[in-house]
Amino acid sequence: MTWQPNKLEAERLEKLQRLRERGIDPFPGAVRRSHTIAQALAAFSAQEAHGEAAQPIEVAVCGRVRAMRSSGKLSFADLEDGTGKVQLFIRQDRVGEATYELFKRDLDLFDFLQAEGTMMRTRSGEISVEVRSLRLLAKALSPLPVLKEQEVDGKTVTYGGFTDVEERYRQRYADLAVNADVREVFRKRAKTISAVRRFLDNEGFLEVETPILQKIYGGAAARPFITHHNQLKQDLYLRISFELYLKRLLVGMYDAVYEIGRDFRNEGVSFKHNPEFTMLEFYKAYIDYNGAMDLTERLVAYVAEQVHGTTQITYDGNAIELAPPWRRLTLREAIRAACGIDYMAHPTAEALYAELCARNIPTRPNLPWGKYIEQLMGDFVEPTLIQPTFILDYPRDISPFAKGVPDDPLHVQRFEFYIAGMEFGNAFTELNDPLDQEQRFLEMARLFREGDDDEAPLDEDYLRAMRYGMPPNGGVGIGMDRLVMLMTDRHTIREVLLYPHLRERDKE
RNA sequence: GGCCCUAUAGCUCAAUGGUAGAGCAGCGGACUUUUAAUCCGUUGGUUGUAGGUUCGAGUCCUACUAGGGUCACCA
Repeated sequence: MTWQPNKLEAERLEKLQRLRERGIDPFPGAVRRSHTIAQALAAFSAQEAHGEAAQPIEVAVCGRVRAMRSSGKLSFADLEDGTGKVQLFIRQDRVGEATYELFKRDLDLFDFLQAEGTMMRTRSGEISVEVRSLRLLAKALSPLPVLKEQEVDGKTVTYGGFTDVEERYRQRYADLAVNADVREVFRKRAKTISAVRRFLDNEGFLEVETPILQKIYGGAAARPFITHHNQLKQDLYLRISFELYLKRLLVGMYDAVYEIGRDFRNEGVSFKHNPEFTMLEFYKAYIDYNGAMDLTERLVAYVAEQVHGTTQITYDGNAIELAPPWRRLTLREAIRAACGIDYMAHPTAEALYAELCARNIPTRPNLPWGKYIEQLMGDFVEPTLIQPTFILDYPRDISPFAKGVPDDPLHVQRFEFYIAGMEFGNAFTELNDPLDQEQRFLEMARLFREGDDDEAPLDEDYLRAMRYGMPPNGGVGIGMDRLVMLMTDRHTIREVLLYPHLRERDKE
């Protein structure tokens, strides 16, 4: 797959050749940069604001050429770096004929330049660099899509652009180079994750790293990716969760731990699923799921404050208030309110299946009781939960790591929380009774066999850890990608992943 | 995996079954305060791939590939 230059690229290659013939290195090493573009603009504005005598501000700025406008012996260019954009004001009688000719003939849109000169304001008021010398820093051999902008009534209107979703994902570097709003999404992603860290650090949590390659996968129900260690002749799994490794650390006398990292699930891809995704899990000793709810709502509100400066955000046109306290209601109440079914009136899988059939709700036979309840949740309740809501007390048979609700054999102390009609996280008062945990594992194994599903491997070492004594604790898992979606008002996970998973394209 | 939609110039998009076009970008030219600069001229296409129907296919049909949507799957 060698590069076949198209016509536009061939023209740029010719320019490259001409530059070399004139002794100009199109990819020089040394660069002089005295100001970022933002600094240069700020320095000039500050001087104007103080009304100081015109002491010229000398700058050397670097960046990519985003636009070129030429009128005879005077030209303008927009130069952009990672901090902003500034206009270059290029007069032939200032830069000299040779440089001016170079600019007009052999420099292209998207080339990287170094421009030295003095800050000034043009007649039409645009802060600019009056260029004294101009130097090519890197030639762009392939043209990027041209994007033009115009200020209309204070709003920036964009013309042209780069919108093909597939190409944007496959060539994210071009997407980022062209679309400033996409760059902003990933800045907010970084802010979101660092805010999560800061919050948990301040709450006394210890950040840890646990294995991605696991001998036994667990902590969730999902098919894993399998890999192999050659030297050890051992199959290994990419983790589907870090739950069991983190809770072992509570046995080891850390009171509060968290991990932010990648999980891998060998399942379908959708607007909210990618085969690898970023998860946050945190566990704290001596709290139950009520304490976990307090932490969760404060965490999300803190993140919004840090990213947006407010807990009031807009997602998909909905105004959402993230400040605590969030609404809390039980799963049973939520379902009863949404579709009129009280699942406790149908306390077995068979009875609940019959009820769904009687109401013409499409479903499947032979699922565990809790699965039908989960289906009702997904069908009737989830889409309605726009404002942040904790849904509490889940069926025991689909929650093997959660402690039971006292005097209630069918429910466990588990919550999920929903915002904007989407699930964001899952949490429990963690089960710390090793004998009960073993029974749950065996129950799950039986249900998997009945459901003709892959059997979840039994983690004996986890049970051993628990037998040494695990403090009572609450734990929460939050999908970080979805949190970033919420913070950036993006409606597919692919918009918040730099390199989302795509099918391989035909070999060229 | 099922169903629906999409694929045309570097980019964004047009084109009743009847000669594939525009804007931007590019190339040549004019222009010393432009900012979607403007003006004149101009290059650029195996219409995703492979078949089929037809006198004639970008357009209709089939398959494939990729993407999007949706359903299924996914604690």
